[in-house]
Amino acid sequence: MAAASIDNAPSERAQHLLRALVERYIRDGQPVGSRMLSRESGMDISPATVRNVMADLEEMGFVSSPHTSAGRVPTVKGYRFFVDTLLEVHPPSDEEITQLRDRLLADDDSPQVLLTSTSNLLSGITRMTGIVTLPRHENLSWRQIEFLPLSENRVLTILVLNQREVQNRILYLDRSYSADFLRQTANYLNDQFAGLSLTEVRDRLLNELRETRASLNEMMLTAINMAEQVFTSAGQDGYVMAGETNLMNFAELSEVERLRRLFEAFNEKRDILHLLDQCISAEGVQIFIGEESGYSVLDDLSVVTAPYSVDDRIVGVLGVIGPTRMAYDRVIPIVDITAKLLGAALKSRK
Amino acid sequence: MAAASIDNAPSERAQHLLRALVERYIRDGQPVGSRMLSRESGMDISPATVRNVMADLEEMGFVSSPHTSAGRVPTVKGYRFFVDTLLEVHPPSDEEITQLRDRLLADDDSPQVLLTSTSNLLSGITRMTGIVTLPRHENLSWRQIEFLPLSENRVLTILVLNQREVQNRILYLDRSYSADFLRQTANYLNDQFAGLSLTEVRDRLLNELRETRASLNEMMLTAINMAEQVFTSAGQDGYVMAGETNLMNFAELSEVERLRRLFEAFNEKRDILHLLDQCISAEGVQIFIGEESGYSVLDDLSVVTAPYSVDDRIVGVLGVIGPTRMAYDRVIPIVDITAKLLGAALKSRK
DNA sequence: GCTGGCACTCCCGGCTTGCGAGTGCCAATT
DNA sequence: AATTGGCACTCGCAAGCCGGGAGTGCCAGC
Repeated sequence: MAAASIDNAPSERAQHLLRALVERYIRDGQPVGSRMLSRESGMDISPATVRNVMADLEEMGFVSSPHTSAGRVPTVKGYRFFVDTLLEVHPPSDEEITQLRDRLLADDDSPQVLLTSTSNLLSGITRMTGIVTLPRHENLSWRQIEFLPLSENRVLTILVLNQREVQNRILYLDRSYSADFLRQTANYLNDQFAGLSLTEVRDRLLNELRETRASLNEMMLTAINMAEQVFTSAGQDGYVMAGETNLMNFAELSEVERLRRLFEAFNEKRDILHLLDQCISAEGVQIFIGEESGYSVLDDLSVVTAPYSVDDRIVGVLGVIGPTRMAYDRVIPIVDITAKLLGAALKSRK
Repeated sequence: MAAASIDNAPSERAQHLLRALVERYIRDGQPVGSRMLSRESGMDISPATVRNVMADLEEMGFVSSPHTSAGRVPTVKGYRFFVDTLLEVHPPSDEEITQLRDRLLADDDSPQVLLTSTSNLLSGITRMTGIVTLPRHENLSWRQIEFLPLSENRVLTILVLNQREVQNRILYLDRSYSADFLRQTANYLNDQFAGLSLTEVRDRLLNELRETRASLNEMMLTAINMAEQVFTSAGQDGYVMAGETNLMNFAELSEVERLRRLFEAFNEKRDILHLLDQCISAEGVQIFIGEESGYSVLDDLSVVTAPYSVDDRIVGVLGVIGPTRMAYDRVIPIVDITAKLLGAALKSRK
């Protein structure tokens, strides 16, 4: 056997060829043959030699041929090696950057709209699918609560958190309370809790409940309840997606059945969220190539993600989903920059 | 020419055969031949005779053959005739009705959630795509406004309408106001406007602005602004859809390109909304078959809609989108009942 | 007016064929 | 020992061909 196949790392030359192969394959999606590589690699090398090298690379698991006499195609391992060590990223064009800046730092948007814009931008620039998880707010603090009596035994409760988060919900009580009583309760709660973090509020409320079995039980319980909802719901109802239909243009997704399963996964959200959750701890851009994600609907698809932070605190993840043969050199920096800009944008309107 | 082809209405017998043909075609999607019809129509009639009748029906434009020696397939005109005069609807099963009842009249849901549930139910029961427009609220009345000072010159405004509609938004003011001043302003506005309809509020505010150029201009303007947003936004951000992926199971949508255009239209919302708007004036169930809709993305698809009302006032439209060859006899009553139940559910939690 | 018979048309699946692309191996060259 | 050209071979793919089946339109007879 040749030396190259004994080492587990491919030779210099093999790496160069692998890189040329992956780039070529990303460009036009066709298996790459030896002649093409010999011509385009830039190295003065004959097709036959290329074939020998390819045999080595195949043995090492970096490439494979769809059938006996087709060219070679990168395997997941091949892509992984490419992305990890061969890739040189290609910074976004000026227009792309200004486009991102202009849209994300325009300050008249609510956070919700901002996430949608971000998702749209990601999908628009990459022509793939953009995804942005809703930011989780960890240390929300109680600002103000308000009870508005509705007809009968129903009370509209409005809870304002931090600076701008507003939650509202209707309570169905077992009896009706006077407007005065409601106002007093609200005042009491606000006096007690304004400025405290929700975890503190929760603890105090529970304590208080245990000691003084006051008549405001029901409303206090609701307050706890709503607070908890804020904690969890923001993390749960998931993400904003855009440009799903872009994926329909790619040949690797031409079978309707695959598409259907994929779109169902998008609607389901659970699997995708779980995948994104894994990225929230990562430092920078993270990439799942093909089956690496562990979810079969994402076979032949890659996910490029980056966490985004507000005040050095990671609060969410965004990214792009596209075919495995995507232009990683373009996509990676775009995802990276977008994450930073989104963080900045969120901070500026916190 | 035979008599049947001179009248523009098909003969009794032709109608019976047409009905059998459409039902059969809806069942299994294959062009229906004369032998099959002769056997299954229940009329004692030979295939040859059926062929003669089919020739008449084809001449009249109710059926057509995909090619010389295939069976016949209903045309849009054929479906239309079937739906208008031949169809006998098939009331939903008891389980379906109870399912709808249980899910829609369970009273712990917010209106938003209710619409989503409805959409899910429609898609789940019909195995097609469910769609529900957001209800428009015409005569919302002012209940209460609240200004919460944030950092710097920003104020969080919360506007409560009717009984449960809560809008919130952040204002960027040119200078900072004291908490007291904000409270006074809110009180003033609430005293003036509580219980009034938004149109009245708007008129009064504009009047007042013209006469007394008070310092609360900015905030009053905002109040108007928000009120207007409620008017329009609710009608604009469209609809809730569910089960889009169900459409991917139908043979008539096996081409990815068609699917892509369809899903883009779903995301775009504009065309679909425009179509639904036409149904809001109709009394009961309305059906668009294939090209009747006028939107080419909906070719080969039918839309079955019904308006839903609260207090005898139509506030929205819901429906089902599926292949032209759908089981109209089942779908129509389901859409009908769902619209009524949704109306009732909305009323009960108004 | 209905019916059986019959020739005809067309789709569809399976099979074959030829071509092109690309490989693997080998022997010759450097 | 690495590189190279040559060559036989493999495979996928598109085109062409064929036969069967389903269904039609027409016609003549009842």
